[in-house]
Amino acid sequence: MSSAEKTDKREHILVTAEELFAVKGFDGTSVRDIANQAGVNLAMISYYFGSKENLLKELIEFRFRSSVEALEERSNDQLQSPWEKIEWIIDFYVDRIVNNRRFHSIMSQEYNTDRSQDIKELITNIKMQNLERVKKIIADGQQLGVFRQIDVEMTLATLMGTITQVINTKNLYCALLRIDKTDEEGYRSQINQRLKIHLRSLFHAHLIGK
Amino acid sequence: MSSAEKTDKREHILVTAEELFAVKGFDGTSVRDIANQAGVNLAMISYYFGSKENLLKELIEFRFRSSVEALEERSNDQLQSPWEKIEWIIDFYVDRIVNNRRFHSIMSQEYNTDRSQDIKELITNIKMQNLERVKKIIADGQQLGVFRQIDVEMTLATLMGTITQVINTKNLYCALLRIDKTDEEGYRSQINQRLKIHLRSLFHAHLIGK
DNA sequence: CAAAACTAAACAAACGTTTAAACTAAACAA
DNA sequence: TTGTTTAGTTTAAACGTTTGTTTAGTTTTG
Repeated sequence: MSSAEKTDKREHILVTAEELFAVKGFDGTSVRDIANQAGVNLAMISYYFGSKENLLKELIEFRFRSSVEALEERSNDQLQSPWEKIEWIIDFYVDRIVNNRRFHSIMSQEYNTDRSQDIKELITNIKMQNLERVKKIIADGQQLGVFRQIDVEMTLATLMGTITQVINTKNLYCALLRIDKTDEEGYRSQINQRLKIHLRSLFHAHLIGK
Repeated sequence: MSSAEKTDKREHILVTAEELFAVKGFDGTSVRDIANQAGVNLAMISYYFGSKENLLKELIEFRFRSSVEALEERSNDQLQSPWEKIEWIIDFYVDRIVNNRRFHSIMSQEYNTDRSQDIKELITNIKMQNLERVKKIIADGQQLGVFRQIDVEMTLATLMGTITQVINTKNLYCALLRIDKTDEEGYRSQINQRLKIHLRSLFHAHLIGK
């Protein structure tokens, strides 16, 4: 078996586990569930990942890695105004969370759980980086006199919380917005667009005013 | 044993289970965990609640019942302006979610899980009621010409999402706002105040403008 | 042929739940 | 005041499953 196919098999198990964790939770998903859904032998999960908990760790590292790659791909040249930077941040987070909504649901579930300290620290570091990035943009805008004085920490909670809320209550918003539950792609694009329009308008009023 | 003491014991088990579910999740908490933490015999949980899943259902009904009572206690006379009603709504949801943050964490975790259909419908109904209440207030304000045209569904996601975000990433916000993690009461009051101030300012800019 | 990949079967531990017996306290009759 | 009855609690032990993981052996691959 080639190296590429081996990696594919690992990734296939990771993605399958991700789907199940998102719907049933980590503790609600058995190793046998994952093996059956992925169509691999039960023992292969221990063979590849050592343990169920280590599978979760590798999933987190896998998604964080591709998330950093996505960040590096996007051009974010420093030639924009503070408001353009906020628009860029909104688009970036909406795209990232909506496109990785299964993984994001897992993170929402697992962050409060006292599973392992290093997983928690990993997530905290990412969140802190997010905060510092937004904090700097808002501080710059305030120094230039284009942004008002606002509560930066709570504003970040609004940004992340609004997106997370829509993602984590999918059933509700499918009913509200009259989207077919089974139409994953339609849901994704509709949610994506409405979130961006709403957040831009909200943050413009909040930061700049009329 | 008196009827009051019997109720106390049931409630004691419910509240203990609530704490554990919030931290470890429903599937991450064993019936033995609950029995040990509550200081009761293992079999008492089956004796009182029949099953673990039924314990969760009774917990949900218990909290929803006291939540409805809290709503009825608050005077909400119809003599206010649309903006005063929004301020009332903000205060109400912040108080309710912050005061019942453990239960709210459980609801966040369990809503996505495909555990039982009637639990999901119960929560969906509550959320729909919330939405309709806010929708009506905003529609009234728009008809009076004091509120702008905004995306009502997304605005509700912002209200609930902001509060939920702060509650569900407690560790992060304790670090950010320099609150002692073990000081539950201090955390609660600080979060409560900052959320209200932020949301009032945010929604004022969003709905009314400068 | 040696290393890697894969499998069916088995492992001990933990799980939710049930059992049958013991205990408690109030109700009743003598 | 007695002893007995009754229904509601409480208990330790056991039930049959399911859990995550390992074993020992087979197949596949370079």
